Amino acid sequence: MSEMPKAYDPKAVEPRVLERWFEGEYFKQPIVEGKRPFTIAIPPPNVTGSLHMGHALNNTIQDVLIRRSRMTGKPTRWILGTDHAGIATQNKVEQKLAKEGLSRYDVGRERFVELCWEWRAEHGSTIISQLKAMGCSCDYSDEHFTMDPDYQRAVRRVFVDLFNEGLIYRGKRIINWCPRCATALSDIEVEHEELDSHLWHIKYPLKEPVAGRDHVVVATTRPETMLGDTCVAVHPDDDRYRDLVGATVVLPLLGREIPIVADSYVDPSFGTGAVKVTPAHDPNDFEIAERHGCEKINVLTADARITEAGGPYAGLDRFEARRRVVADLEPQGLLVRVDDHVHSVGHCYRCHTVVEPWLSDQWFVDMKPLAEPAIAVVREGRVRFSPERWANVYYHWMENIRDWCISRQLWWGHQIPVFYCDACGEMTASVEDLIECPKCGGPVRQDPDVLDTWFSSALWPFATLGWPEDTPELAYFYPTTVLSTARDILFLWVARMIMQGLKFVGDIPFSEVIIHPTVFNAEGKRMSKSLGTGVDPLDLMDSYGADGMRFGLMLQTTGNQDIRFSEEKLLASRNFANKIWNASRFVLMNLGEGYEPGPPAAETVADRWILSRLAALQEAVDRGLDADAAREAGEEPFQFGEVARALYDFFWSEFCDWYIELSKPRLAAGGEAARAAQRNLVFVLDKALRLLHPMMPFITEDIWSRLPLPEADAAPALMVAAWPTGLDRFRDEEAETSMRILQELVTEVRAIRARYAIPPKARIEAIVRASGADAMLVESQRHYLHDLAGVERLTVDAGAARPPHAAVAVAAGMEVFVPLEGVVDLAAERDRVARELAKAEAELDRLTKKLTNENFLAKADPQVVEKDRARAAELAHSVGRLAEQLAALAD
RNA sequence: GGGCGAUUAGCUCAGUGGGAGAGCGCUUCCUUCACACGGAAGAAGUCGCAGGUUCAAAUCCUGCAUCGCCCA
Repeated sequence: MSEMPKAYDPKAVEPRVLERWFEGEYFKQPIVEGKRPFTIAIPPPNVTGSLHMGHALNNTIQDVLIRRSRMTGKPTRWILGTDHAGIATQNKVEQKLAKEGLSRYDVGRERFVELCWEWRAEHGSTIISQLKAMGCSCDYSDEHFTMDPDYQRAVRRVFVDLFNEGLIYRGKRIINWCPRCATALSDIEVEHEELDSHLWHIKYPLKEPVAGRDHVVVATTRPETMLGDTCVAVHPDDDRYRDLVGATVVLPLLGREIPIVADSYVDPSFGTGAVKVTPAHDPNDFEIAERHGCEKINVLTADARITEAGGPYAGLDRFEARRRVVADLEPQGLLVRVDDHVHSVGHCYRCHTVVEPWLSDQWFVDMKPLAEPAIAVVREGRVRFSPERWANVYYHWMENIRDWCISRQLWWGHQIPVFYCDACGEMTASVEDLIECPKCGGPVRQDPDVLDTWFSSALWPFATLGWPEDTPELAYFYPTTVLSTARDILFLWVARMIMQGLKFVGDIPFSEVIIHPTVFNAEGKRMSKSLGTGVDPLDLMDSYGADGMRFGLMLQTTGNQDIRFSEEKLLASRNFANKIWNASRFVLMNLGEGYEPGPPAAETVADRWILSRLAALQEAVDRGLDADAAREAGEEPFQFGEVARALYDFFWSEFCDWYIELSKPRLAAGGEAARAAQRNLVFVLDKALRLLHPMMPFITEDIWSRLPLPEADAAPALMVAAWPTGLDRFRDEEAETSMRILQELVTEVRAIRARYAIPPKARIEAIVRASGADAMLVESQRHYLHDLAGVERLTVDAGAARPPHAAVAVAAGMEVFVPLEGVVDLAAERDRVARELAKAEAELDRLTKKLTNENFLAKADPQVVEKDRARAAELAHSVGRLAEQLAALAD
């Protein structure tokens, strides 16, 4: 056993611990029939990704659960892999090409997809190695990828089945189009943002005057879309426009004649009550046009320029077109008014470009039939959310679900397995590639679009287990146990996994969903690499160690509140690691040469107390990490912050500050007393390290390997050692009460020492006025006051009187007197206190005079008055305390 | 417009019906043979505001204010 350095050095320990874990192959646990497994499928990070704070938090949470489960002896599996991330990866490869002055069209689809694979081979393992550095105990021997051949077959199988059931269809709809990514997006991939803009009021002339009017005024937030207007709509009950319904207006700038229609969608209170209708560029306008049989004119190209339909504006960028349209309306007197207006603008969630509602042919999934059973399993409690309130958010979305646009105009991804026959017009979905039409034998071509990445991630919990094959893994590990994720992908991913799991495996994909807090920066803003507001977990691990980062995150993880990330908690955690290191170092250094491992022995009050506290800790950790234990106790499961605090407080404030301190004299005494102390120290340390292991795996593993344990407690590694159980036999309320009293007594005596500046090395006398059980306790445990408070002579007496020149304190209902004569130089101390008192009184007097002076109060800067008042209050307090001290000294 | 969350010590946050807490920061003392990434002691809060329920409210209810997020 090597010497332990004086300070914990994560950089020295972490690599050798990792090596030991990999050598032992502890990450993969075998299937044990008859035992209920514990499984987590990791939210697959993007292959393009590198570790950010969200990953750091989420994977710490998962590893904590996985490590604890593994130690309880359950077959435990953390399924690992990455997501092909269509848009993100394609963007990366396109950026790389752009540096060579090339676009994806220059290299062609086939070569481009090859380049994507090459990119993945080169960069795809970055995040995996970062997970290793964090200590995540995933099954690294079985890594998955959403574009693996098996996975591709699973995706195709799902598509084909849904297609054949009629749940996937193709249609011309208004979708969200990202002009930069050049692809459709689903509704929930659009982020809405309130922007300051304008409401333009535009005069549309009537072709023929009606009831003495020659125009209507429409209000719009998007004047450029008027190029695609095909009608004007008003509310049927709106008296202002009743006469105009059916009339014809002449569209300014283009001269197109379009009708005025009545539609109850129109809100008469918004703008002028008359709206221009652009069916190809607004989903609501699309529906109005459908109802009234109006034309749908597309005026935007895929890269958001005006089409030929826009006449003189053709070719202009959409924002330039807006300026030009407005500029051209004004001189014609058609721009009536421009109001300031805040409105919600959709942005691409990947690149933040303003998206366009755009009419195009896309593939959709009919969601209602899939959503219904997925709602039911949450209602029935088969899938549970933590915190529970997220279930309501889930219901709300699921009950108002809309069809899912799944086609993307990208090259990297799962190409839609639909084959078109130009000869007979047949459209066939097929798991295997088709060369000829199954109907007429003619040549076929595959749909060029790829599927939304989330379509494939929705299959993650079962596709990674071998579905659609009937693998033993699928049978054993599905449903998985826990899914931990951020709230922003509740709809994008979690809901869809539940739907697809139920549909294709016939069972829920997981029973517990943890929605963890979002990590914001210190200012409460979203962390973002592009804005430079992010913190790199690798830097944090470098400064605080992996354990320091993990534990610091756990300390901040509560159910209610997002994390406003501050490094202070990590600093505290690094210090905690050092404390663990040094306490362990102390224990090991004090075992001596001939130490023989053995069971603990609850001999003293302190022994009984620390063992009882240890038992309480184990229960608290179990309630915090085990959902069943929490629910049994009527608590919300997964209280990571509380577990971390319980561990911290136990180890630092109880084990180190009291138990270790109290063990020092016993160790020094040698013999039987020392041996009992040694065994108890080793026992408590062993169990504490086990309980700490899930959150701080590296340091605990390293220290634990140095502990001389009895045969029965041994294991090849802490990672696979037994989780503490059965400690409740140590529960001892009486010992806890006794210890509380003794601690209070010690603390009060120490306070007196500090108050009267009694030198640390000076031994003092103390008289405790106590009777009955209290007196017996203090009498029998008098050495605690000796060892921890420097009390040389202790008198316990029910009738004790306060001696002269004594400090007084009350602790646990008992009076404690500490004679000061001979300990401090009473005369000198009296002089010192008297001088301080006089000084304080004089200053207070001066301030009081000032503060009762009307002139001062009326004319001085209020801040100065306030400052003086505060100072006066402070001084009054000091005067009181000093007077008390002087009285005690003068008795 | 609807919903959710937050508001507690200088800062960051725990605490959910009966004694206001932690970490950091601050003050004083201590380099004692585990640890100065340490030890001991201490100062510091009318628990956002206003009502209500209760013997008792930071905690439950209602309203309001401010901030944040989600949905439309």
